[in-house]
Amino acid sequence: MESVTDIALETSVFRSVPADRVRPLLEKGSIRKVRRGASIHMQGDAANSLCIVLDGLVKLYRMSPCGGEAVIGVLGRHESFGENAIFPGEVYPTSAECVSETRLIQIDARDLWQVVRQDNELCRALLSASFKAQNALVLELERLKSQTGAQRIAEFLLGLCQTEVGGCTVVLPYDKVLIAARLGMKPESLSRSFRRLAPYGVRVAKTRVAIASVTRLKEFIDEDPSCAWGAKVG
Amino acid sequence: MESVTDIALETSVFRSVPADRVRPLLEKGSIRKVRRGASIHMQGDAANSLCIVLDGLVKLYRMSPCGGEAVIGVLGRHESFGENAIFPGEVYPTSAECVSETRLIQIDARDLWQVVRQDNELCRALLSASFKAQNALVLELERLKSQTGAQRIAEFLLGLCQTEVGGCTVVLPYDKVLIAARLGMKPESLSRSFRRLAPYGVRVAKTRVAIASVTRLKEFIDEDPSCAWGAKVG
DNA sequence: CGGGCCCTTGACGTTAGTCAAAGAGCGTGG
DNA sequence: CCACGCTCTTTGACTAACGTCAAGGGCCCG
Repeated sequence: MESVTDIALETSVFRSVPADRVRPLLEKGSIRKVRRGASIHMQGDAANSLCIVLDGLVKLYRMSPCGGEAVIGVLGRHESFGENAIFPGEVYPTSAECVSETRLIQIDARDLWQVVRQDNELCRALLSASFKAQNALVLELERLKSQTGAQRIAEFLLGLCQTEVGGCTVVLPYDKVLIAARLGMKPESLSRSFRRLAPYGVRVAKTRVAIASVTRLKEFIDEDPSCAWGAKVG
Repeated sequence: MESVTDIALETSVFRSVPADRVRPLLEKGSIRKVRRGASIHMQGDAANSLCIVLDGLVKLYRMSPCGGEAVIGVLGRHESFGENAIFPGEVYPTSAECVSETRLIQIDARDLWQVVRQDNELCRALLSASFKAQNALVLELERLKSQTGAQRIAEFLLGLCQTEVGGCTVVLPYDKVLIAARLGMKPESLSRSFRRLAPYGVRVAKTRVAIASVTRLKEFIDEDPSCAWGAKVG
């Protein structure tokens, strides 16, 4: 059985740091169980702890003034959020809510701050993790700007595949309403976009998705949307 | 006359660090003039220097395999990019190109790495700057997901305003092709979306934009797009 | 003066959101 | 065990937003 600290040590924030230096921090952290649908913190709240997901799923999102919610990310085991809490006086940039029964470890910002001020290696690890998160956001932005909904779904599916070639079957990690929001669309559009992937060998049955050929799906992603219908004709 | 190092010290990466510790780094950096349209580096290149913009404008963008370009940001004086170069073996996440005659200071990654390893305060400053950049990306993502083109333009215009209330006139900082790309749309759509702002007191004449009332524009931004036409009717 | 780019406009097609309806699956309480 | 209400999901019809293609005017620069 994997211990709580073992899970937390695998987080991208801590992975590169010698375990002995991180363990005391983790042992001071508090473990929290949160039920599905419950809120962890709201955007704009004073940031007082860094959270690591031990089990379950956490949705990060922002509310627009008119009520729409924009999902920024969905995190699972080994992933962390609220890193900016280490700096005194910061606020959380997003709201966080549990999507399924979740176990977290919360590390008090002041504890972390004390250690980071002294431990250059830990500070660099945080920096490196931050760059990685930034790159992920840049990717997301690129996709949102230059791909159609169907192409973003295809990317999402490929991200779930283990294989590089051939076919595979994946299980959707959360419900379609959330997948739609994550990919920046409405559930109705998601449903229709899934249908468009059918000619490219994608079959959806409830929560299972069968992909006939990973390479074919990759080709679909790289198609210029404006050429797409031309390809179908040819 | 402001010196080169004075400008560079104002960058968000360095602002919070005592100048004496940063100055040696800056003095080792090389100053480079780049003409309009020239490329600084490409996405995927080995990252070997952090760049600070002294004058001019730099466009950060990514190319999709099918040839479309997604603009990630446009940087001006006091702004920096390529921060992830400090870690050995990294590659640039975006391409960078000059949008106007530009002066840069390039800091060699190895120099920076040497200093960062020893100087915890500088490392924390980088971390803080990285969080800020991340927040900007999150904002961008939120807007792209939940606002219409016209609303994003309105946000962009408000960002150029100095005033909080009343009216003002702003000058567009770069051409409309680039503004369109930055906001995730085509020039034609930008042109039409500008027109939609007319009822809200926005008049465009070449590169000048007159805003009758900043507060009115803010109200427009907060409107639910789906209620927008209802508001016009009522 | 000619060529190229920027910008706008019109006509048209595609993509995605809205509204409404209905079926499937699931847990609760009777 | 079944009925009920709930949420998730899909579908259809319609509308709005945006991209595409084409054309034309203005401007700068050689």
